[in-house]
Amino acid sequence: MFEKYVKLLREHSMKVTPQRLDILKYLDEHRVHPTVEMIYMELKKNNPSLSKTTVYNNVETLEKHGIIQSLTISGNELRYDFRNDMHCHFICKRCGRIFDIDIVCPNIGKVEQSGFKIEEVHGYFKGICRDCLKKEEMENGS
Amino acid sequence: MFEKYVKLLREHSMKVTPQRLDILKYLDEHRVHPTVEMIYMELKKNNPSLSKTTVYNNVETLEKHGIIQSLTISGNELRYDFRNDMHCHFICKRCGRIFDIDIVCPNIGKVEQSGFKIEEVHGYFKGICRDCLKKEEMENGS
DNA sequence: GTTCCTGCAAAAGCTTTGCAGAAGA
DNA sequence: TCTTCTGCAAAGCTTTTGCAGGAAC
Repeated sequence: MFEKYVKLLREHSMKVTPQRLDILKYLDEHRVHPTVEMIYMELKKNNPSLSKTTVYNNVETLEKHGIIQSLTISGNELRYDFRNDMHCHFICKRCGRIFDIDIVCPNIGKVEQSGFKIEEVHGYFKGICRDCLKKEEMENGS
Repeated sequence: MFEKYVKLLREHSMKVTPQRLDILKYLDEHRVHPTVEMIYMELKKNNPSLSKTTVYNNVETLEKHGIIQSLTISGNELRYDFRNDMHCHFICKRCGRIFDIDIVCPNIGKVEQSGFKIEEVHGYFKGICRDCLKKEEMENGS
C-alpha cells in the first residue's frame, strides 16, 4: 500500500512519517492539482488530529526534494502536482479544474543561449475546457 | 504627457481619472512587472492621498479590459505587465527580477485540437539570470 | 443627474513563524 | 540520544468587501 512512498522518501533520505505517506498517496491518487486546503480537508477525515501546518511543511519539503511540483497558475493559492516531469497545465476559467497537457517547451535552448540558467519551466493555458464548452452549447443551442 | 493613456482609456470606454493615468504611466515606463505594493508606494510619493484599494481596483479593471496583463509567476503576489501581447517571462531565483522573453508558444494549435478554448498563454521560466551567474563566477572564481 | 470611482476601515484568505512535546532513525 | 517532525496558536501578507463621499461625463 505505502511501500512505494516509503521507498520514495528513503531515496531522498527523508524521515518516514504517517502524515508524509498520506500526503504522497493522496497526491498520487488524486491528480487534481489540489490546494493545501483540499489535501488537509481530505486527510483530516481519517486523521482528525492532522494539522494544516503539517501539510504546509510537507508539501514544501517534498517540493524542495523535487518529489512534487507546485503550480502558481491560479494566483491566490498554490497547487500541488505529484508529477515532477516537464509538462504544461490548462485551467478552466469556468469550472476551475486544472488539466495536464503533455507538451514540452521547444524553446528552452533559445532562452539558455541568451545567458539564463533555467531550472524550471511552467506553461499555463487559461480558457474554457471541453465540458464547459459543451455545456455552453447545450444552453445556447437552437 | 498623458494623452497616450487618455486615448487608451477612451478607446475602452473607461472613465479617465488621475489615478488611472498615473498607474498606466507607471506601468508603461517601469517595465519591471511590479506588484500592487510597488505601484502604490511609488505613486504615493506624488499623490499621498492615494489608496491601495484604488490601485487594486484599477489593475483589476485594466486587466479585464485587456489593457494590461497579470502574472502569477511568483506564487504569493500578483505582478502586472503593461505589455499585453503574448510573450514569456523569466524570474531569477536569486535577485527576483522578472525578464520578458520574446517567445511564442508553438503548441497552441495542438491544445486547441484537443477541444480546449484557449484565452491566455503564460510561459514562466525560473532559474538564475545572467547577472547573478556572473556574480557567482566572480565569487567562486580561482 | 447618473454612473462610476476613490479611499478608508474592516475582514477574509493563504501562508509563515515560534515553540513545546512527540516521534523517527 | 539526536535530530527532525507534528500540531497549536498567533502573526504576517496580499487581496477583497462594504460603504459613504466625490469625481467624471
